[in-house]
Amino acid sequence: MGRTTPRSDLLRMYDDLLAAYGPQQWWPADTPTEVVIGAVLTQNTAWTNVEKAIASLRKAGALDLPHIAALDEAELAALIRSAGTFRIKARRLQALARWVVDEHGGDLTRALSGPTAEVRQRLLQLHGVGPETADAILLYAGNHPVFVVDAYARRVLRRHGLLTDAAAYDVVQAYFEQRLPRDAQLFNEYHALLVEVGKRHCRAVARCTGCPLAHWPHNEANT
DNA sequence: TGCCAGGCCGGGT
DNA sequence: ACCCGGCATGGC
Repeated sequence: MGRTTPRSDLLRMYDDLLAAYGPQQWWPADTPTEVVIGAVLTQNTAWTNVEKAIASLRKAGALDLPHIAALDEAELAALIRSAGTFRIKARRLQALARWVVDEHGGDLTRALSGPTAEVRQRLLQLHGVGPETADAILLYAGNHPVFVVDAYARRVLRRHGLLTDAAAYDVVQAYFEQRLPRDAQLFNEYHALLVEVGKRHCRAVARCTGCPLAHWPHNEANT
């Protein structure tokens, strides 16, 4: 009686990260269109390479979905070359762009509107859109409250023993979503903070000195 | 200089 | 239902 509910481990971890790094204001893109393009381009790719590709698209005046849908596939591939796996990504970008253009008149906001589960299912049907890409689009372009699971989220949780071995995407996502309030802004910041701490401290060569999670239980075996 | 990065697909067991 | 090779540039 009268006692407050203790914050979950995940919320306390969030507090630690936020205190250390402050609000991240993610996704690093100016518009929803750039979010969806970046979400595809960053698949298994360093963001620095994605930035170059987006700059290339902008310079060519092709940084919008109708242009991408209409471009010759080889031309598009050339524009996004610096993102790596560019032939594959050209095809994937066009699948996404043509969905928005053909089924929603080029209106991305409209394409992403509706019940979260339904939009997610539709995104997952598109060639080149898997769970992480779909969720990044839903959260960062559509403001849907879904938790984005990426390599960093996995690494951080595994390293601190909150997650045992390699769990499936949906399992990790459920882990977050069942322990956090369903709040798009929180999911947004949390994912960004996990990327930040992951980049700084949980890469292949772990640098734990100065890590804001240093006082959390540590699993040396898992990096 | 090799290894790796904010995955996903397609084919094989 | 998993497992694996392929995709490819730029940075460390």
